[in-house]
Amino acid sequence: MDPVPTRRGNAAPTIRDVARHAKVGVGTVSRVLNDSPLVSDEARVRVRKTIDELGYRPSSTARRLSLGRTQMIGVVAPFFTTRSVVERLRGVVERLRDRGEYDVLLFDVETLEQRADAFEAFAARDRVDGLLIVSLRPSDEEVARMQREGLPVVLIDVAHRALPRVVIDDVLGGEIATEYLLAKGHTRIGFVGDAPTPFGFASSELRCHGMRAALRRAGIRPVAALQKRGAHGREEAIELSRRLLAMEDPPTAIFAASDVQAMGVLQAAEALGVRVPEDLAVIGFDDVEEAAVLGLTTVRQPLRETGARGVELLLSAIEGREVGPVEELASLTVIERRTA
Amino acid sequence: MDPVPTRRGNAAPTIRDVARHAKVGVGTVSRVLNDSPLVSDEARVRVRKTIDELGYRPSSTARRLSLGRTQMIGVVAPFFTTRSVVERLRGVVERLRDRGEYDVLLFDVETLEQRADAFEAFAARDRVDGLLIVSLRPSDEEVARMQREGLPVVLIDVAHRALPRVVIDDVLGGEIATEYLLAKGHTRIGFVGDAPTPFGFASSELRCHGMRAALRRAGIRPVAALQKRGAHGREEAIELSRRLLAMEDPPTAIFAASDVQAMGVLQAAEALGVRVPEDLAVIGFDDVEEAAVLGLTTVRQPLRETGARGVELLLSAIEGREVGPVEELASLTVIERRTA
DNA sequence: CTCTCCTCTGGAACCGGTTCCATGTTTCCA
DNA sequence: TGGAAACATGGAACCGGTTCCAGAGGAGAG
Repeated sequence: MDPVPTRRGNAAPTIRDVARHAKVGVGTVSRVLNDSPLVSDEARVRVRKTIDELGYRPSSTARRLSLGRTQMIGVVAPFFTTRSVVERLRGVVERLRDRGEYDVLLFDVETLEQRADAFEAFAARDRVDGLLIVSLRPSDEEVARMQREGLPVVLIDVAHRALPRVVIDDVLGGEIATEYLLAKGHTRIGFVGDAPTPFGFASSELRCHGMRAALRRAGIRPVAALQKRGAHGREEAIELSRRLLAMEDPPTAIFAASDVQAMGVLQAAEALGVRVPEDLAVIGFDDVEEAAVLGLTTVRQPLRETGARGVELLLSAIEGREVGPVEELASLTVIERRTA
Repeated sequence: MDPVPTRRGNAAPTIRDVARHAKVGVGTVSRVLNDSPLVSDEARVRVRKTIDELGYRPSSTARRLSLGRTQMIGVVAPFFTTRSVVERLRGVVERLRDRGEYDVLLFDVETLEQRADAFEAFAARDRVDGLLIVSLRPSDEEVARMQREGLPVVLIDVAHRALPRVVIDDVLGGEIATEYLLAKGHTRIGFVGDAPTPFGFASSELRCHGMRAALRRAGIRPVAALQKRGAHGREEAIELSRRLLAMEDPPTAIFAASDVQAMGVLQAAEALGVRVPEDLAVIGFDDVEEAAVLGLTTVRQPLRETGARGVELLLSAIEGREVGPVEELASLTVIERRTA
């Protein structure tokens, strides 16, 4: 018989197989795997050799169970509803890769039901070491539960007073856009934004609020009829814009709550033969990549950076450094291009 | 003393804690958790109640270790280099959500080094139950290794003879685009595509090959000088287009290997005052969402569907249904808009 | 009344790592 | 030469599930 009993069948080798073949204890193999200095060179070499020979790969699941950490962070977001979310995700992924160590578990949320599922699933204590929530506001109850379970959570593009978050001042953003248009001499300014959704995205409404504030400050009374809201998306924005442009006394400028919607405005203008910027000035929000192609004037928010910053806050929390429910504000600037 | 010893400290309750409190064995608790019929109603109720009282959540890591499955699939892709990848990912995520059960572990690859890391990481037997590789060609060695480790793999938008894959016929795509332009009367047709990269993306070159074939078939000799290649991206495409348009005898039509590059062509044309489509016809490839906004004529490939289909093949492979190294071809059609 | 058969149950063994403890071996100094 | 300190090592116990096996109890058949 073989003095070193071979593994039965062709199951993947385990740390014990390695130990047996290398004639050392499992502890030594584990120490070699983890680069512990407490191993003689001789043993280290023998173990390494055996690992290669057997084609051994440690089981990350077993490691996770033993360590009590998953080395994964969850990202919950409505990925495909908004272009800007993809850009934020990019910041998240890049920063996380720089740090090494953590993998990204993706949870896309497009419906209310999925939303509940996602939070439910992640609340499960040990699936991820931390959670990044983008553009979705968790309920007080959900927050309480995550805190009870000791799950570190950071929000991006959405606020909750009990959680650390990276956001922008949407009201200010609306003001900035409006002031830009006012400075260009416009006084009749339309708005195309999101209708309220059960998700409670609030950005669009806050931006509109900022617009109204800026108008009032300039002595102009906001006109409700000039403010149109619909589902988020280019197609819907086209329709809303058509209605604005078909008015008896149409606006000379439109502030769109997002670049995607601004694209809809541009498309509607083109379809109706309205020249931009001569007959209609258009300003968007976000500065996604296509904005440059289209020459869209827009309010830039640093999407990628907010993703990256969210990761940093989350890793701090995971690694035990205290992170209170701080709010970080990202900066906003108007990028002037050809549409306004 | 308490007849039922309480857990020490405030560690999360385990299945044994539940068993103790409910005065049943761990086996019964496990059976309740997994909806086994082999449990009396009385025991089931008692266990459920205890679970609620203790706020017990099963550890998915422990479950994974015990089951030998991770219930996760890995997706390796160069996410942010190409708009089309995001759209494919969308198909992947949506289909996977329909099926429930599996989570998505994301691996973004933007550099060669990351590429090696990603395959290395995933080759680790137990991290994921299956792997979806998008737009990245694994080497023979990498493929051999994954097969040795028994990891199911499906490719999307890239081919390898040993693996199941969902692709398009890029040569045919090039032919279709070219024939469309030929039918419009163009004979001097330029090309803007990707320079060869160490990743070995081959689509662009194959599409160019299709173009040349179509030209020859129409009795036109392809002109190398009209075929420009550069890094993938809008900016680079602008530069390439500038050079094409600055030629003594510029092309009257340009076929861009992707919509992103077609956008660059449009931008260059606008900058140089070249009218589209009067002076220059432009056709792209992919039909990403922005193509509609820009009115870009393009060759549509069903991006989302290929992602979804890839998931189906992968799940079949994971669940043990034999999936040979089949090749599935997605359909291609020209979407006529305003640029050609 | 006994013998099956079926339902339900408890708990040990297992999945594959990490860690800690007890023990052995060297080294070095008094 | 004795003994402490430092290093190296093997292996049991542990992480928290699942599963299998043996056995208890009850119902039904002969």
